[in-house]
Parts: sequence; structure tokens; C-alpha cells
Amino acid sequence: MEEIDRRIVTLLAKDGRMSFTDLAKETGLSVSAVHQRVRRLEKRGVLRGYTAVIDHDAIGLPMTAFVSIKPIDPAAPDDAPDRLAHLAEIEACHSVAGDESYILKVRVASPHGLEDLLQRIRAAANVSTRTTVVLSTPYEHRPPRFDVDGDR
Amino acid sequence: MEEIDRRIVTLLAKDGRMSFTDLAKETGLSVSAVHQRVRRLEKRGVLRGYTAVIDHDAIGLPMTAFVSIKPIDPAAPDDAPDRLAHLAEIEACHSVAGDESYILKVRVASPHGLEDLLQRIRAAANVSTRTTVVLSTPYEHRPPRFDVDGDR
DNA sequence: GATGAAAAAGACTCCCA
DNA sequence: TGGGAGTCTTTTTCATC
Repeated sequence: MEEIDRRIVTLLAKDGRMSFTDLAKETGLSVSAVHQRVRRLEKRGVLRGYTAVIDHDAIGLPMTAFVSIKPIDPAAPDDAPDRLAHLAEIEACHSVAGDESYILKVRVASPHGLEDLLQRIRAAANVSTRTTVVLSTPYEHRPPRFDVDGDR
Repeated sequence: MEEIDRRIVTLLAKDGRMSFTDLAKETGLSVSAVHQRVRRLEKRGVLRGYTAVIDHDAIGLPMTAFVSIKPIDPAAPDDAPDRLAHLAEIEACHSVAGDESYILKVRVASPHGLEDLLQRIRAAANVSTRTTVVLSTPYEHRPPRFDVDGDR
């Protein structure tokens, strides 16, 4: 992928609703050339979609936490992500190296809501949990900086 | 905030580029009424912006990690987020309760890139680091489910 | 791949209910 | 607040280089 595609991706990461007209101005290409490139990036899966950035305080889910989980029975098949997928409070699920097996990012309304969610997580996936409560988020969703190289 | 606004927010979380026409169809409102509501949600800060969801594998940053940091000198003023803001590999910075003071989410090209970044983090903010490498991400960026209530 | 032009769809404004 | 009409902008397709 070269320069202009990277530029387009970065611009759309900063403003997912930027118009093709504006993308064209920023990249120096014509509108239709930009259009073509964006569609190609979408098709290739480089651009996986678009989403609104939401203020969780404003929608009544002001509490964020990271929940690390570990299976109670290490011999059982590990299908925790599937077993937890129905819990809408879980925004993300990452399989990780280290002492625990997954890190979940969760959004809840209150400490009570967190307590309740943790119980449901433990019950649904047969895991123990370790929770780190987020106090504030100085920044999040920063656009990626990516270079030509394959390293650094 | 009531029903229809919540619907709009959820729809835009799922597809940040959804047209006003489609939002109107989904909500049963007229285009101008939806338009008005979206602008109001943006103005109130409920909708903080829009962003493209990027495949980090595809752009040469296939390695994700969570880096927890702790100040070397607990007495020093805590301005780690500012000191780290120039590091573009850091996608998010959360202040957390618990043993460490911040959790950073980082994206790098390789183990070598991670090693290099960790050194830069330690040097820039005078902190020790503990790193958890992400092996895979079953899901991420799931839209919030939020109810009328203020609890649950 | 990129371009410009033309047609279709959508965004945005304003006024009235 | 919501709806509708009108206008202007953007998107999308297409033929051409």
C-alpha cells in the first residue's frame, strides 16, 4: 500500500464521515480516483467499517473497566469469547499472552452494574476475573501512524 | 435522552457513514427530523465524532499490546499522558485504579518495534512498564447497548 | 489507475404545522 | 419537535485517456 492510500486511511480514521470531495482536496486526486481507492480499501478489508465515537458518560455508561479472565478448569475447551458474546457490556475481547487468557473491555452504568456483570461473566464462561477500573481516559481512538517499512 | 436518540446513536455506532435517509427509514422519522437530532447529539457531545475501523494487520501494525505503567518516582508530578502523547504507537491511554497508574494500548509492527517503543515510553515518562501482548482479538468496537435506566 | 462529465442520491436550509 | 419543499452538494457510474 502506498502513500496516498495511507493518507486516505489516516484521514478517514480522523473523520470517518469526510466526504470524497474533501478527501480529493486533501490528497490532490480527483473525486472519482479517491472514490475508487476508498472502495478498493474497503473491499480489501483495510477499511473494515465506520463507527461513531460515543461519549459513554452521556449515554449512561460512565464506568469503564478492564476485566482479565482465567479459566477455572484449564483443561476445558476455551470458547470464552463465544460464551461471552451475548453480554452487551463487553465492548472488546482480546486473547492475550501471560497469566490470564483474555482481557475484556467493559462499559457499565455503575459499580453495581459492574458487580452484576462480573458475576455473569464468571457464570457464562466458568472463569475467574481480575478487574481494573478505569478512572479517566486522557485519550483513546488515536489514528494510527504507519510507515512504508515493515518494522520500527 | 430517549428512545429515538438511542436508536440513532446505536445505528451510527454500527455504521458511522449511514445516510440521513437510511437513519430516517430506520427510525420512522423524516429526514430533516433525523438530521436535526444528529446535529443536536453532536453538539451535546453525545456523538463525539466518526472514525474508520482499520485492519491493523493490513497496514503493517499487526502487533497489539497493553502496557501498564508505574512511575519510578511516585512523588513526581503525574503528567505521563502528556509526556507520552507524541508517541503515535499509543492508541489509547487510560488512568486506572490499582497497582499501576495507566494502561496504554499500543500498536506496533513487530516485537522489535515493541521493544523500541517500551524504551521510549520508559524514557519519556520515567516509568516502569509491564506489557501484555495481544495474541488475537475475537471482537472489538462492539456498539454499546444502553437502556433507559441509570443502573443495571 | 486517473479523469471529467452526467445522472442519481443525499445533505442541508427554511418555513409552517 | 416534526414534516415538506426547494436548493445545493456529494456520490456514483461511465466512457475515455
